[in-house]
Amino acid sequence: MDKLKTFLQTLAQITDKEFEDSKNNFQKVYLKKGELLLQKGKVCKQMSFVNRGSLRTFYFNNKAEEITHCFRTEGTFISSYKSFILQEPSILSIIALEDTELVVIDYDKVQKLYSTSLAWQNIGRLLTERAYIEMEEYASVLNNESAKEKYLRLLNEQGEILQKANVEHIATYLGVTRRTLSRIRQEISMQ
Amino acid sequence: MDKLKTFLQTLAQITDKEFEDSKNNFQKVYLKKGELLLQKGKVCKQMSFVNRGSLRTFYFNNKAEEITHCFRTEGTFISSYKSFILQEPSILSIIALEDTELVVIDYDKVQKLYSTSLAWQNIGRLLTERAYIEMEEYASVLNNESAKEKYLRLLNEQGEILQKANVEHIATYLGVTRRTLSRIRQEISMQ
DNA sequence: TGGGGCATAGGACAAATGACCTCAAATGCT
DNA sequence: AGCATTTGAGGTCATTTGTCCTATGCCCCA
Repeated sequence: MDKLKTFLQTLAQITDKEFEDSKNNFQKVYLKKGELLLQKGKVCKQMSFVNRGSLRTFYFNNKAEEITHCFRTEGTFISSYKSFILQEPSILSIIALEDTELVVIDYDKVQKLYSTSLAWQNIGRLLTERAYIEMEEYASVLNNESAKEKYLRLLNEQGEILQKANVEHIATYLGVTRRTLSRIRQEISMQ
Repeated sequence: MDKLKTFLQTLAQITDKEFEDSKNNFQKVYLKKGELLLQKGKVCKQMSFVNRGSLRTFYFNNKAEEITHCFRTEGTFISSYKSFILQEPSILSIIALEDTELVVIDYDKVQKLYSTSLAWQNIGRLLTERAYIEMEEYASVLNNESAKEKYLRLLNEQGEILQKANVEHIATYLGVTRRTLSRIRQEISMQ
């Protein structure tokens, strides 16, 4: 739980005591590579902090193609955010890219913390704000950058993902085809 | 203020009294067509509810091209969210597409409401959650849909904007060039 | 009312990307 | 180890989109 505590204390003013008092709301979950944390169609009832490992969220677009929505690594929160927020069936599935250790809290317990603690309400808002900013940046990248620029950005910002995810995952995350990604990689290797 | 009250009460549990008590934190602002609500480089110190009219946010990408980031119409909140959240200089500028009437609250007053009222803290989180979901959908559209599909979606979801914004605004919002937008419109008119 | 300035439509060609495919290498499974 | 299956690289051609440019219409104002 230490990583989580450090993460939260960097994010907001939460005392050791406040954290210890709410600690029993969290539980550890272990996933093997390829295991699903959430299956599409189910309501996302959990918010998870990645202690170790990495995950990928994906969905199927209206052409029934599997699209990678995001990658998550150590020290970040993951959930099917929209489903979690609205408590409606999830479009996204979440899968472990490797053996992964999570610290998980249930929706009901989050709501309980929100309603009883200003500190946790604050954390909830700050986490949402962060998620928003990240998504805004992602949209801006999708809107402005060429396939090559997007690839180089991913390499730079989440380079370790390139070792863990396959070409299909990366291509759909960047919004290009495998063929285009292959061309980009060739171009880069020739420089 | 009535529209704002209705909007907030649809969003969260806030009593008439709670609203009345915090009403003096809001002020009305009027913009003429073409006037800036926020200029890039300045910290966004306000969150605004659009009572009447419409606005456009834009930024300059790394090729110094002006890119439309979003359109806002009556009954929604607008701000340079990232700048507002982090209280750092804004990348975005906000401009009125037509004569516009806003109900505005300052950052400091928002923070005061957050720290003293669970109801407002709740509203803050819910608004952020909504903004997140909208941004996630925008990213998904940018990643998955063809130029034509994106145009038809805009037409369907914010059709009134097509009358108020010019071709350049719409094209950069959709992430295509004017030429492509022109082709799309031709295609549609021929069907 | 006539001309400057601006916005939009669209022609022509170039560049980027997608669709479809094959082959070789890597991986997993028994 | 040996076989089946998956994965990634890249060839080829089609399609989409971008770049650059011109023509036309519209608006505003002197």
